[in-house]
Amino acid sequence: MRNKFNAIYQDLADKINHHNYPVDSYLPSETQLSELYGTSRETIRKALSELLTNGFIQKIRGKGSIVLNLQRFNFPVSGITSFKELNNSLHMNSTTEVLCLEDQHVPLEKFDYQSSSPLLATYVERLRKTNNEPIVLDHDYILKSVVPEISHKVAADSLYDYFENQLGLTISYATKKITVESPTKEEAQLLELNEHQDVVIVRSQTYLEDTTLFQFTESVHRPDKFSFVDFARRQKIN
Amino acid sequence: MRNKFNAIYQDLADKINHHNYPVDSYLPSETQLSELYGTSRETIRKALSELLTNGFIQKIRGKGSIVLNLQRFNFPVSGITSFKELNNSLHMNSTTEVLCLEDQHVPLEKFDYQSSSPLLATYVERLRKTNNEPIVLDHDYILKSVVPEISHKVAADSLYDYFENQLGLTISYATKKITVESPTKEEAQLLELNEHQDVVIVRSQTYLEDTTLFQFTESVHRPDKFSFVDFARRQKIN
DNA sequence: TCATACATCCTGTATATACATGTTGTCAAA
DNA sequence: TTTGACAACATGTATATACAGGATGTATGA
Repeated sequence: MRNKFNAIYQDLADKINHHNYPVDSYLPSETQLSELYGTSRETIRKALSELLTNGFIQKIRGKGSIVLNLQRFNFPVSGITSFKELNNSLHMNSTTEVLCLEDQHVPLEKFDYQSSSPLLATYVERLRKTNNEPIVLDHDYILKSVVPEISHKVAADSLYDYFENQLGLTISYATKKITVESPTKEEAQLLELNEHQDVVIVRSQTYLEDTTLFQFTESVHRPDKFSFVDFARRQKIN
Repeated sequence: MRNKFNAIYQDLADKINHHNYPVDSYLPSETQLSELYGTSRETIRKALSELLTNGFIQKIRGKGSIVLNLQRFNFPVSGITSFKELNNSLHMNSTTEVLCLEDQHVPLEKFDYQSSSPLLATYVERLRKTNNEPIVLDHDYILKSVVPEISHKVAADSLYDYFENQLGLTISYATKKITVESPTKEEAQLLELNEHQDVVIVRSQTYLEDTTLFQFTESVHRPDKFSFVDFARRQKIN
């Protein structure tokens, strides 16, 4: 928000989402936009470049930037987004139940992670429901070396809000891996699954701005409630 | 490849993959790189910006660009990449078996796609195996309005190679949706699954450079062979 | 009538410059 | 020994300019 081109990106993205710029229509040209926002064409181009990579528009040389019809209304495993943010932004009726909050070592083998020494972490187990149906069971391991203490209140509310707005940590990127596996008995029971029904597991490692690893997460999804929407651009392999 | 910054991106990406620039080390500074490649700093910055969004590096203000340890060795549902390209790049022992090749209308309801008129397409059904194990069953619908004819030879080899190198089409972007569902009897049999075992279904729509929709694909994955690896950067929701 | 040529839009690429701001090490003063 | 000021160097942001090249409509000429 502090940058010009970021502000312009947000403004354009909002206007596209609110259909001020309708699907299949062209945005104003880069020079027109630069006059509209009172800035240079390069700044506009940085904003448009963001819109391009995020699937809002397609640029066509010699013609202009056309608004795409992206239906991104599902659970975005793609980005790094907290459950609370999603809940607010989609106006869903969701709850979070904290099942466990204690110190544990990170089960490194589950995450295919190599480490010479054991990693001490705060373990948080949370069950997420929308409309009283269990959707996701989250196992979070937050490294004590970065965040020494987590209260029950914070775990019940939003970890990300606590990290970013209270502690001033800047979450930067994450690697994720999605697989389909058999649930444990506890998981099957909590998610109210039939026997022999598989679950979708999303395991992720989250890093800060300075490349410090600080969180491991294992999200266990009900298979019938799991949906993952992605936007991808063509990239050749050599 | 034709662009300077793209060539520089490729060169740096290759050097990172071959550990010429080791993980956790810093790349040369932007000014050093601009001298190395005999270009301006802005051009270098475009290349580095690509590396950043693709998870090769993390830029740290005041310090430099650090090489990340990305393990991207799994099936990238993330990008748009053909099975043959993957097979070649990972040196896997894979085969493709064409089960069906005929004209059909696209089953629009499966793809949640609205259209006033039915879409005529070439339907290709292919079974992909690696090491003689069935991995994926692909149902492709290629619109006749864009590609009138597809030979059996092309279907057995590589559709993407045919589209891009023979027909001169430029594939640009795609939307994908991943869900877990029950297989049809035919799918269960072809993928050699036990009964009551779910499959992972990736449904995608692929578009050309000029935003023309030209392909629907439904990939049915064996759940135990399915793995999806992703890299994501933090982006706040408003 | 039809095709060619041109002007005029558009985006794509490349370079140069300036200043802002974060990181680090040095060196002198307290 | 510690602190603080500062220089050197890193990336981040913003602007300006130039030319290349695709898309499109118009005017000219055969």
